[in-house]
Amino acid sequence: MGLSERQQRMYAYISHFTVDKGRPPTIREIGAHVGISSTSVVNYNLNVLVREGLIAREKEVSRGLRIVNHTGKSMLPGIGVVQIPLLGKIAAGQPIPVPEAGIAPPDEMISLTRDIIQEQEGLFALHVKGNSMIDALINDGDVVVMKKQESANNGDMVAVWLKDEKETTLKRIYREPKRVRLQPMNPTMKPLFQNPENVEIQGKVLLVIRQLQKQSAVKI
Amino acid sequence: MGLSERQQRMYAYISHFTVDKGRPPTIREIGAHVGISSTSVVNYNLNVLVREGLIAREKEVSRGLRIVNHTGKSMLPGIGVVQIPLLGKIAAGQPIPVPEAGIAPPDEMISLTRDIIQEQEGLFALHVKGNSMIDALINDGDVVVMKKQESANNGDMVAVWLKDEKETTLKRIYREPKRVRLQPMNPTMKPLFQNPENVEIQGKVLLVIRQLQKQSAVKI
DNA sequence: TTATACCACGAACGCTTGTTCTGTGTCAAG
DNA sequence: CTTGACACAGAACAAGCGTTCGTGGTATAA
Repeated sequence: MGLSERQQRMYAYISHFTVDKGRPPTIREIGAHVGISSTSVVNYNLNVLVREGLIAREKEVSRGLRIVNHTGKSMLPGIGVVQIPLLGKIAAGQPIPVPEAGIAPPDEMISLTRDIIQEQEGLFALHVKGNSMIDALINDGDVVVMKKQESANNGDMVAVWLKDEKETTLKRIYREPKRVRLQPMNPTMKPLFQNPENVEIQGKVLLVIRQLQKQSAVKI
Repeated sequence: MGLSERQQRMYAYISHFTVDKGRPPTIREIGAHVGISSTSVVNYNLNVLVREGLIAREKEVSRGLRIVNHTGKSMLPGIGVVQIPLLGKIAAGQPIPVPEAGIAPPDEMISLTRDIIQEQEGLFALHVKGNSMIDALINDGDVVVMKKQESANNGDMVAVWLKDEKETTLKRIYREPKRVRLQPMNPTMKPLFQNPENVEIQGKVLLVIRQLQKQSAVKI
């Protein structure tokens, strides 16, 4: 079942208006733009758009419209974007910079969509420096997005500070009797066993991003 | 001039609400959340936020709020969001699904910000299936974003189909006299040399995304 | 013809929501 | 002490806004 030309214009207008103004339009605003004098007609066609799965409506709420895709997820660019502070670098030989709860103004923010990162609180991002985390399948230049926390679930990928070794490492963590097993991401590599007193969890790794577009050179 | 704790909570609430619901909150919704019974007090504090340059208001418009940055530009509706079709899986033993220029309706779209991906044309995304690309530092479950192309620059990370081996692999590619060098991402691994006739470039890898949030289990 | 969707118009109702006005209490400057 | 800026509460008004109801025109099928 297709859309009428009028319904298509309504949909386009809702999209543009929402992105442009930062809020959805009202029924009367839609009507004025597509040339409908009656609010009930707009209402009628909006319900058609809902039936087609293009928008969602909230009842009895002003501007209670939103653009959705067929899975019901909010789709409009900009709605599901999270800003994460890029705090600095992470390297094997030094503690990672953790976010000061307060007002440390980050040099840089990185925007990520909700498609990629679900959580929002306590997130920060770090550039990986050096090749020391190859065993975690993490390379020089990668960006890791972490959540600050001092504990973790078994199997979580965490950044730990090994006190004796004075070293940061990224591993999956498993609590075992009297010891902690630090399992490299690379399944071909052997786990590392540590005394629980020696490991200090810095945060949980939620996301690894690798961009491969910094080369120039010749066509082959 | 700083913000009061109440004003900070108002600002945070407006941000979260707008992102979450796709529309800004009303004055009364703000008041209810931060514990202000009077709409005039909310109005008063909103004007403070305007004076501080954190939000912009439109007069006599319902939900006429928006988060702005200090340049006055709307900040939440990030302009730079790219939608990329998630076409399927990539595995060692089979050719990768390439996007039909036409109408192949993608099951799923993935939204990425311009912070992460700069290009826009000819992009598609694939789920990595299996552990065969560990040597490219790519794991089971990762998502790779590729650009469809048949040629590549030296040093590009490409997906190649090895005809004789009937195998897909992700490597950095270098043209050398009479042969092609396929260099694993992992610097500890040896390169692979191939006859140019045997390699068929499927596309260039621009981005690798790894999400690590699919485990449950016990607190340690 | 009648029936039945489908699409449209106008009007009215009532809750929603931004705005404004009056009043109160606090605190530092004069 | 007085003054004025600041922060807040409560109430009332008017416009904004979603909803509903009655009506009518135009197709297509029975």
